[in-house]
Amino acid sequence: MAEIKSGANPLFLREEELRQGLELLFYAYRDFNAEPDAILARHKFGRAHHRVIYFVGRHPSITVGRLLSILGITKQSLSRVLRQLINQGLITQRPGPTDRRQRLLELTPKGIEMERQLSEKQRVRIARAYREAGAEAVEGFRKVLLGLTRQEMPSKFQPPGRLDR
Amino acid sequence: MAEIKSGANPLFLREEELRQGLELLFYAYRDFNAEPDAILARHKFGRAHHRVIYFVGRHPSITVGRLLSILGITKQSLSRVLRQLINQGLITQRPGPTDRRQRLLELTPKGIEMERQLSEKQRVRIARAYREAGAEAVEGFRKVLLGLTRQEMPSKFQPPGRLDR
DNA sequence: TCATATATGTCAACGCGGCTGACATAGCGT
DNA sequence: ACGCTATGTCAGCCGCGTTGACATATATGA
Repeated sequence: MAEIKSGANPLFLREEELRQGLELLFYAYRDFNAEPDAILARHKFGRAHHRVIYFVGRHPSITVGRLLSILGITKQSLSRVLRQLINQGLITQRPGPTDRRQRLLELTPKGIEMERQLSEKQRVRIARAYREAGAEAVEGFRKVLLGLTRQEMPSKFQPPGRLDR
Repeated sequence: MAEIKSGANPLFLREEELRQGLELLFYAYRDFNAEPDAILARHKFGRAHHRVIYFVGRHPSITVGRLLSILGITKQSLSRVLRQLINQGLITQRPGPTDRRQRLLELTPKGIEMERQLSEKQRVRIARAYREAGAEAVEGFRKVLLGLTRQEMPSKFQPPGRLDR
């Protein structure tokens, strides 16, 4: 009888293992965003703003269309938060040099500062987790996450353009 | 000059590494929920329903209060989705045997079937990622996620917020 | 040059799922 | 009998997704 738990039923163990992964991801993601959320709330922003700030900081001069495809939301949704960020002076737009229909997005100094504050919390958290787990574990972490991420969705291979649905 | 990229500036590399982790987590979490989301949508449910179904399945006879504390949301929020799940016949309640104020939650057969459908997608996905990455990588994955998760911040007061997105 | 396609923006309406606050009820324990 | 607890409910607010329709400037190809 003890075998059922101890190994005679590998399917059961496997199931448990998978569920653990599931829950780990759930809790980690949640805790991981708790600190930035608190900062954002003080500025009357939400996670949507955080993501925009992050990716604009990550890819300076990004176009609106490219940002949309990264975020995977509609232009109407983006428009709302983007407008607020621009009004608050965190992001600026300028016409694309070759294609003047484009609006290239940039963080202002104020935006850069905000980005730093927000991601600092997360960087510290990740850094600690990395340090505690060790280099090898980090490699595994990345491998598994990558495996969870990229794959299939045959129709998902859109050329960078035509981002609206 | 090449040193700047190749290692003379370990802070830069570290920063990159951390950002990668950040983004990996973001994309993995998103893609990881895409398939269940599609199923849920067909039943007019959302992620909140998924989480309730999942945790009731995971902890049969769970009390409402315990579920609330796991989910980290208010009773009013839970109430809405729980009511729907009960009305749709996926979850049943019964009074606690010793404390009759409690409502113990259970998945119905229909609820179990739904749980299976939903988590199957994610289990398959995790299983594939695990298999491709190897046992050692899985160990690292878990270690790092755990490090990201349980870790208190000085003020211990984290505003409960949205779990998704 | 003119027609069409693209990049972006905007208005309006809706849905989900968080939140707070107030109040209700049943049952537990002293 | 009383207060505390477990749970439920009503009402309203907000962030941030969605769809659909339409507007404008610019690019581009026939």
